[in-house]
Amino acid sequence: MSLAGLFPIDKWNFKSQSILNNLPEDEYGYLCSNMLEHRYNKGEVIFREGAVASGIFFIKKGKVKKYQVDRTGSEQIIYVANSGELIGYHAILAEERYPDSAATLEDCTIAFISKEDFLSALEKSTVLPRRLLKTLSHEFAVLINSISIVTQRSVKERLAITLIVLREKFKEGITAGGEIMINVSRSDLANMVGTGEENIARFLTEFKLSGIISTHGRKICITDVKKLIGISGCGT
Amino acid sequence: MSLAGLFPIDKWNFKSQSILNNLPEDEYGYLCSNMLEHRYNKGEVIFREGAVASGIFFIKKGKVKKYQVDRTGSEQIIYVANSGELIGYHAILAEERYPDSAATLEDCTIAFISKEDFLSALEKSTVLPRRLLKTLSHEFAVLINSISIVTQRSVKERLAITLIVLREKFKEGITAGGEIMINVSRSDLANMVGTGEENIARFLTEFKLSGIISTHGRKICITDVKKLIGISGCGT
DNA sequence: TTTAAAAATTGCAAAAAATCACTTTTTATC
DNA sequence: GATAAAAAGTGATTTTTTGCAATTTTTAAA
Repeated sequence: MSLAGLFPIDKWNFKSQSILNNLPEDEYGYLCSNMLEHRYNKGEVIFREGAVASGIFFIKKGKVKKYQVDRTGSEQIIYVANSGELIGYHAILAEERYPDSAATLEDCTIAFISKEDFLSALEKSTVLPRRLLKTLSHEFAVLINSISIVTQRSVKERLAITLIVLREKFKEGITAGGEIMINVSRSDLANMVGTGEENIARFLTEFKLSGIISTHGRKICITDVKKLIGISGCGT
Repeated sequence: MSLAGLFPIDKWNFKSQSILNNLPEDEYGYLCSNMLEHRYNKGEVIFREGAVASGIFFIKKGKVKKYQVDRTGSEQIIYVANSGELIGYHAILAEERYPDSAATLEDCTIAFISKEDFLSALEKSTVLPRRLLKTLSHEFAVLINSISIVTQRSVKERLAITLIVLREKFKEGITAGGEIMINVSRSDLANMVGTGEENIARFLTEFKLSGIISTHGRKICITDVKKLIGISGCGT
């Protein structure tokens, strides 16, 4: 079941932004030779909001949540980055500290590129600046969309949207016809939607009774995407 | 009364981003010679969300709101751009349609630069790409902050934050010691905070009774910034 | 200055969301 | 498989926010 034509895909960062993909051979090689690969366990923090930015991270395997922590200690998850994506570069380019924190949602393999190597690659490259400008501008549009959603839509609608987006993130690597399982904790889900765990549980129960989703332990499977799009209020 | 040290200024686009300021002489000249200046009355739409992006706009005089319109027709104002700022370039760089609409908040003078001229300047320039990357990355951090605020803070806190930010936007051109008057309609204010006009009126009355603001017709003057920072919950 | 239209304010009722306390289910470990 | 700990789910209550209707104030035009 494809979302094309049913849901405004462009407004969401569904697909990994391929900043490093198909770079000229030598530029890609230069970056690769300066990468420091590291394995992270589920739940490990990659960098923290407010820390001096030491470099950027390339997610080779796994999913990463980007979030901010508020006064009360609760998280607001802004984005879920998938394998193939680059994170942490905003801080380097803005010459500021990391604006958000990043932590793994599952076991990950992540490569580190130091600030110096990244900036040096940027300077040498013929395509990297233009590609970063494009990606950043697209991310800007996605964030604007998120702000509108969060102010103008109910918790139920936001949960529906979040599930639709997450389904795409968890699609990767599934064989055709296989069930897509969304595997995030209720707490993370609540922090993506911007509400409490209790509300999430309540609405998930409602969705389950309406035959829109099924749960298998903690995992969620969307069985009726069209109905969920209807609830989301984003249908096109 | 300065906010430095009292309020996390870095997280908000307080100052006009000076993308075009202090460009190398020839590059600035090239852009200027290709600018088409136009006067807009208060309330005029500059471009609409979803329109094919024809170029970028340089605000020479006045303030501009950037917003999205939802299903019900209500606006969500994402950002208030001040004179000196450039708008509309995200769409060009992302190679997409305008992600939001722009309309003037007061009488404005705005110069248009066509897509072709902007991209051509970008290609020729030595500093423009790097400067745009910096600005975009900073804007990204600001938007992330906005999302956290909007999900984790009450309407009252958000109104307080909005007033503090607007005060800085309206500071420009005020002689030292002069009163800073925030001059936006209750409707626009509601659309910035993400609530209804009625709530705005209610909390403004409360602020007035607490001696935090005074109103002069439609205009708002903040008389006790420190108290307002306290209410905002953003105090540092 | 007068006056009509638009904008802002206020009170009240309804709806949505958050919070707390408690139960049940799931997960991870032995 | 048993078991303890963690996570998820449920119900009741309170708080926040919304939405409507009516009134007052402000603005802009004659």
